[in-house]
Amino acid sequence: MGKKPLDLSPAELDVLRAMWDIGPATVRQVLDALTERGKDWAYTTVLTFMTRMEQKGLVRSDKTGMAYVYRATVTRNRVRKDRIKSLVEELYDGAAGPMVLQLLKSQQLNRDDIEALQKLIDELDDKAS
Amino acid sequence: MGKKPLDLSPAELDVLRAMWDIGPATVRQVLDALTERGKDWAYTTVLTFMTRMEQKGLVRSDKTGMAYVYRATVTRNRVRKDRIKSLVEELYDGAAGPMVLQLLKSQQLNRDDIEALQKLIDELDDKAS
DNA sequence: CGTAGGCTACTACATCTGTCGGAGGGTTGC
DNA sequence: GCAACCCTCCGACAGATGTAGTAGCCTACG
Repeated sequence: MGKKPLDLSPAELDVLRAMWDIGPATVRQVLDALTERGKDWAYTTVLTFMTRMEQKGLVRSDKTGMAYVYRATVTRNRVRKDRIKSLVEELYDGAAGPMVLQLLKSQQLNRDDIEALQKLIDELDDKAS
Repeated sequence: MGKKPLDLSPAELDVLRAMWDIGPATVRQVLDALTERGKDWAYTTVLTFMTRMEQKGLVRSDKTGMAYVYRATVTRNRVRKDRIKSLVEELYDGAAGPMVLQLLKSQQLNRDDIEALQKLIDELDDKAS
């Protein structure tokens, strides 16, 4: 069951982030989305990433019209979990508790966050009883 | 006061982790520590990392005896914050709240963790009032 | 002293990553 | 039908990373 850890370079993550937002898209559409986000890449640069990412299985493509349409095969959530997991393992010796505490201290949460959190805590608390 | 983001490769992080545990050490001592942790590196490999890391300012060295003694110049906590920050920015659009929730859900916390958490929440709650 | 063993310096080299440029093939508007 | 585009393929190239080997210098032991 343990999916292998994702192999995602920083630039590839940028591409994925754009794709998660815009959905299935052609290279040009991804490029445009990236350009809007301040990345100043050449068309072929994005194309290269797409190709490499397809080899890695991070995206899938099918040619339905003029151009290939790419879609991400890994979800944002998958990447989130993956990153959190390595962070906890590598820097907190696998102990999530301390990490949560640090997160809470170093980042500012708004009232809603705190409420949601409180609710979740209560649930956890029940279950742990 | 925004320190620049750390430039730390995975292998360099492994080295740092060992160094945080054993404190100031020679290349050989670091190698030994790493070997114990399952890394099967050659002496010169570690030496290379040390040299590169010194250039990057991640460690500092001084020759006090036979061999150079290296010490980390970045703390574990610094790296933790750094990683958390990019994780929140890159995968949660800067919103720490949702990340905390996911962390809580996906990792299992023990009773003590929950208690500490509850306490912190209460404090935050007060402050936010 | 000479030799074995530890230390650093230098060099090397395959990969991976970030960035394209150009060639070659369809499409299309004039 | 041709110039202007868009698309994909292939190749390239520099810099970062992982991983060492080798050579030369010291030193400590026998």
